[in-house]
Amino acid sequence: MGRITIKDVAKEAGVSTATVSYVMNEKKNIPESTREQVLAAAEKLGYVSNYSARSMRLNRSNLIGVIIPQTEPGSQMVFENPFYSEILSSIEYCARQNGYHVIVSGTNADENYLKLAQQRNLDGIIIIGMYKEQSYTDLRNTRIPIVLVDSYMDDHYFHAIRINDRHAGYIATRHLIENGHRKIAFLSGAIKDGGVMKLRYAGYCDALDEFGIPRNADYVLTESVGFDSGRRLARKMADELDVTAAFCTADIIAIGVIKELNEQERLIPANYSIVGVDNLSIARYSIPGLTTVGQNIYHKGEKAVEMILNAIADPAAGKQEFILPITLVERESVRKIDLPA
Amino acid sequence: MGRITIKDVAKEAGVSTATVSYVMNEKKNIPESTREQVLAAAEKLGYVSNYSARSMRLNRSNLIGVIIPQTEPGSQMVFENPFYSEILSSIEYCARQNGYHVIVSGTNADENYLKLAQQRNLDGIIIIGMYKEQSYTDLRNTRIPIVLVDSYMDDHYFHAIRINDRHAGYIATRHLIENGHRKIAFLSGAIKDGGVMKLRYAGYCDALDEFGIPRNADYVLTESVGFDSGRRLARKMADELDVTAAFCTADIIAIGVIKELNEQERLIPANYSIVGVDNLSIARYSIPGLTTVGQNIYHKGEKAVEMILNAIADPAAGKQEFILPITLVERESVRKIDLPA
DNA sequence: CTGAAAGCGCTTACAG
DNA sequence: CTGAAAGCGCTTACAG
Repeated sequence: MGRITIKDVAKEAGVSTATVSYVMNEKKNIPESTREQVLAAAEKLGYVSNYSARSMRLNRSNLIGVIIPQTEPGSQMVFENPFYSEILSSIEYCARQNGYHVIVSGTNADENYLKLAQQRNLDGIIIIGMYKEQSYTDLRNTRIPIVLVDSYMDDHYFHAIRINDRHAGYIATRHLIENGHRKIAFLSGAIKDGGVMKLRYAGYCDALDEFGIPRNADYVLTESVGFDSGRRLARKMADELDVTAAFCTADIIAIGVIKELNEQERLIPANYSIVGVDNLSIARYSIPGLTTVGQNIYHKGEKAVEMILNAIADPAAGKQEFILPITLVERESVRKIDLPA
Repeated sequence: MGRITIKDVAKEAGVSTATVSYVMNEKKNIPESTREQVLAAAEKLGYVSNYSARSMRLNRSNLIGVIIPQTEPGSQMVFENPFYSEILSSIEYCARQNGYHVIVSGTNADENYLKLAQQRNLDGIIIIGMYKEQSYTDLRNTRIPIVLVDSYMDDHYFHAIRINDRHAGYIATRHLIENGHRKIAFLSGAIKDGGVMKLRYAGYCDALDEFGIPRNADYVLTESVGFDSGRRLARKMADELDVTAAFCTADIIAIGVIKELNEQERLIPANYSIVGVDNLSIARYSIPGLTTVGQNIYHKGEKAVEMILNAIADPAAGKQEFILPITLVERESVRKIDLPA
């Protein structure tokens, strides 16, 4: 049988391939009668356009690349943090609604990805998370529009969408303080310059300062972002620290913390109050339900797609930046305690 | 600047484009000296091959489509069950290791997908879950190799990978029985002909029968597969049934059940023992840890890729089928109770 | 309004 | 061993 091409349709409709192409792309003023003939022929033959050919001709692939950090290189753990699958789901859906398809990749945004981007002639790239500096400069050189999600790469070339991470740290910590807590641990992934965690830490400090609570360096514990890190962090907190609450900078950490404390028969929120960030589904599944600083992940993905589409449509337009609103989602992991006299 | 093509490399190396192509594809006996010249030129210019052109010429895209069921049409809830993100992660990784890229789609496997498959000239498709009959016949007509994951579509054309679902139901239920339970609820997604749930139900019956425990139709409660379904199922079970244990046919249901029971202050495993199926990450996160029938999801994705690659390499070869081993993963959600006298 | 033709970047059968 | 050339399926400037 072989593929049905524009040529077959042209023959069937008794017109030239040019006319078929015009009809398919709704170009020019093709009279209704011709139009209908072509459409009927296409329908009859089951014609579907070949994107490879189209892509080659137009130098545009209708393909968006999405990069998700690979926790452990060479491992399958791409989606250990459910945040990634939630946002990917939303990106895929919104892209499809706009006639784009999505190529996901768990690669680091390294030389390899550069290759993929060029091989596939990607129209745009959405990068989730932070990578090494070098990756960005390489990618920038491709001139492909790029939207950064949750990154503080400070380069005018990249469009960016994120939350106000400092504020997230602030409202989480303030919530704990308002519930009477004074000794609050900060459990986090690594605090890196220009990283999200550093800002959440700044917000944590803001809240402490505002209420005149002295900072205590011992209360700041860092690891990577993950469930098992959360468990280790909790162990350390329980063993070494004299705190009544913990602000965890990611829900997945908080979930690990809750699990570990539970195994040590320390109750949440009776013994420790916990607040997370992200409002993942697991925050709702958790027992007790996890109080967390919520962002609308669906909206985040949607907005990322909108931005990349804008950038593709008008590459010369300026940098787009969007700060997603956040709100505290109260569940059951925080207890009100008596204020110390 | 524009794209660097094979032409540019040819000029730089002082050879024809044919020679460049031969070198790139490791064809023919190109003498080492020529080979090095070409490679040096390609390196110098930063040449990357254009897959659109390649694809058109070879009628092969190096693209694998992955279809994941969309829970609610038109919604973002593609990945509500973390099973999907876990297997996708593994598929993407293995495909990439073999020089393929992955286009994910949350579409139903419908006419729309047919279009995508043809537009993109997909080399193979991996379909996860069950869809309406019609979808399969359409897709089969494309002659694109297809691997079905967790489907009992009984058609010689499709390759298939799954677990022994009946056995899964059996070992989960037997585990409960061996721990002294006699009144065991069956909490599940819809039981459909040819569906996974029907077989898990058969396995549940097998275990009951083997131990001479009468079946009780009232103990069989069905809903869809999801967290909130799990909650509703648990409510119904607690209100209407006199059971000591529940076999949940998916971890995500079990997690909902545990959450709901906990809110009703019924303890797991003190009041109810629970077993799930899948061994998702959340089974480990859960409090108490969820005892479940585990499958190696990473391995499942890896095998699916291996099968699709075989099928692409040799489309004439026969149907491949693979049954993934399963094991009971014991955690803390099952209590041993005294056998009734 | 419509068609012939060039060209996007590749690969490969063929000729030398 | 190497190159000229055809052709994969499209789109579009150009001519009529």
